[in-house]
Amino acid sequence: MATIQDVAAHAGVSTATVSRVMNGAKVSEDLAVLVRHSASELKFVPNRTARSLRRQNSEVIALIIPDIENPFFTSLARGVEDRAQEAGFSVVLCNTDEDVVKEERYIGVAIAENVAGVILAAASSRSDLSRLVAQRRPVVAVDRVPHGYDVDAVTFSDADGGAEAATSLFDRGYTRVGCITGPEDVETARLREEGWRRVAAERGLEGLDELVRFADYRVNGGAQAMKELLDSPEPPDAVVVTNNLMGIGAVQTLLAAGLSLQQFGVAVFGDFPFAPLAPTGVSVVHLPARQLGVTAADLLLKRIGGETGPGRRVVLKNEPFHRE
Amino acid sequence: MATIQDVAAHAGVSTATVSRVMNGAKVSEDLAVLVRHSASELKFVPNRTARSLRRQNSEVIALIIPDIENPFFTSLARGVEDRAQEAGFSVVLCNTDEDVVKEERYIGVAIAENVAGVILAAASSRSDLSRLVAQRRPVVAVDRVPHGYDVDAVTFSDADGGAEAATSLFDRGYTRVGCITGPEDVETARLREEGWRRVAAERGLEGLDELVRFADYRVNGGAQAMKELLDSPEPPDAVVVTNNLMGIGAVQTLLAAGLSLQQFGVAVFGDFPFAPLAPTGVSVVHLPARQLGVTAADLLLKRIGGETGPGRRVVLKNEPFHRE
DNA sequence: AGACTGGCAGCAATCGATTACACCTGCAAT
DNA sequence: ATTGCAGGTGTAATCGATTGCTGCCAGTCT
Repeated sequence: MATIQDVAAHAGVSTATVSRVMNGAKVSEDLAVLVRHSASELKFVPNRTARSLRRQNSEVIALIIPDIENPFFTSLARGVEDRAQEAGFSVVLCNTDEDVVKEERYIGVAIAENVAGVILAAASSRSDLSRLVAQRRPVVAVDRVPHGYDVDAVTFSDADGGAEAATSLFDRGYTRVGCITGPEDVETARLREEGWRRVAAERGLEGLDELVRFADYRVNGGAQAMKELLDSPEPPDAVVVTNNLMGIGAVQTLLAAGLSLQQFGVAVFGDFPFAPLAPTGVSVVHLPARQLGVTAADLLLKRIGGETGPGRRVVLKNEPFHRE
Repeated sequence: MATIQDVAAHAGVSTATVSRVMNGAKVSEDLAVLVRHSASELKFVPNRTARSLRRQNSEVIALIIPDIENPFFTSLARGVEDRAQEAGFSVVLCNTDEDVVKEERYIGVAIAENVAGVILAAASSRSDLSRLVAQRRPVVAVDRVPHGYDVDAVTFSDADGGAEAATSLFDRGYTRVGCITGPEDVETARLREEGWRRVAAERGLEGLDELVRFADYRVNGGAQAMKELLDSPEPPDAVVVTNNLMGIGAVQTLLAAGLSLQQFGVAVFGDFPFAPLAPTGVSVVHLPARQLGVTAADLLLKRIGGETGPGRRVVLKNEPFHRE
């Protein structure tokens, strides 16, 4: 592999000059031409490791997400990637599997690799950002925001979404609306449930705790929770499900139990993946995941560009609608 | 950020000793204890950039895939990641968007970043691996293998799969079986179509070219191709679709046209994502994507470990079945 | 003519960890 | 007592690119 030394020797100049040519600093045009010629002659590719060591940064953004198999997060990733790409950054995707330990490890890797910044969809509201913050490394929290840190964040209006989802079900005539939500220590799960709870209470529903199930944001968890609700003494006649995968599980259970989506109402957060094949008759709180990624990348790039100041929080509105 | 110098000073030893402790070389136990204590005291994390520069390698594997929003590739990624994780490697995911230019760029990044190895699902059979090969950097091709390079490869038995898919449709009683396949320069697309073509010819079908459509391996492409086939002078009564996303598009078009999956037979490569909601009555050639990833990672890790020799080719069998 | 300025190029330090080599100590063999 | 050896530690070179500082030269000003 050709190094900057080789190029310098080949062109008969110093390494400093080569470096300046490669980085657009002031160099007389004739030398620049000479250097560029030598560089392409030798197929010179600057070694990023060396550059990163010297400059104490890199052109890589780490994107840490809890579940790479959830289309919500892959859309998010696309958004981040597209924006980062435009700005000349590469994106490293890390999958934590909703596991705080893996997350911790990936944060360590990000630091040790000197990434330019981190976009994190936290595995838990107690995720530990202290090392990143202590390093003053740009961080943007997305979707879920760990407590106690002053970092930029982009989220949805989760509580409102939960309320709207519940409202849409009541308005469609269901009277006993339950809720299947995610792990108790995940912020989106808590907030969305809170929204549902508020509306359910307003509508005079009692014994709300009997109507809630906490699951794991995955298909099987949703299916299981739905089973439990159906088998409970006073089962609901409709349910708010706080993420897409659990929604699939819940619908699966319902259909398997011989219920139609008219008999039993379902409102779900996040689009069903591959909508063309999705069942009809489900209320969907549309979450613009890609937009979330784009926004987060914008924020992060600004910070990387040197912007300072306290953490900003952007809340994206989610739009509920009823799919026919 | 604490460096090895800080730790050395704090422990009253040389940096060499600290390095040796961190890397398990020979150091007396008492000094080792001292060093470990200082290291944790100062929260020392070895800088991977510096290590990588010095050692001329890193603990990162690059996984380059054409479409991060295709569940097939995210499963693959999971397989790679799980295995890499076990071996202490991190996985960097790069999305080429089926674009040879983006792919080229990511290969450049991989080289410049000194990754330990690359797993590549090529955007095209003409993808350029020469830089990787010239560097003697470990490479494993998955799913799709660019022509003309002697590298390890893991693929499916695509032609056989195509034949089996076609056979299953004929055996179910359909007589005019068409094919919707991917871009002409993608190997899997060509081979699967070839398998279909062989069987279709055996069954006495003529004018096969009228029954084939080349699309882009995406949902809309599949839908469009299906429309074209339905509108053709002599439309087929069944179709082999060579990837999962196009399968969704095709089914969508069929249902929209008022056809049932009994009237019009469909066989598809790769599982419908989120099977619980998938339509029934489709023949599926099951592709063990995760297994593909695990196998590729194994091969790559062996190469990284120093194994030499000519490229090996592993062909995973795919199992067709009919979903009821 | 002499002083000064600005533009450009090169030298060498630097980033942080690894490691070849030198060196030291203590102990055993001669 | 001297030599040899082994195990452990330190010194300093090294990886490749970036960049602060210095120096040179030509052109301008007085």
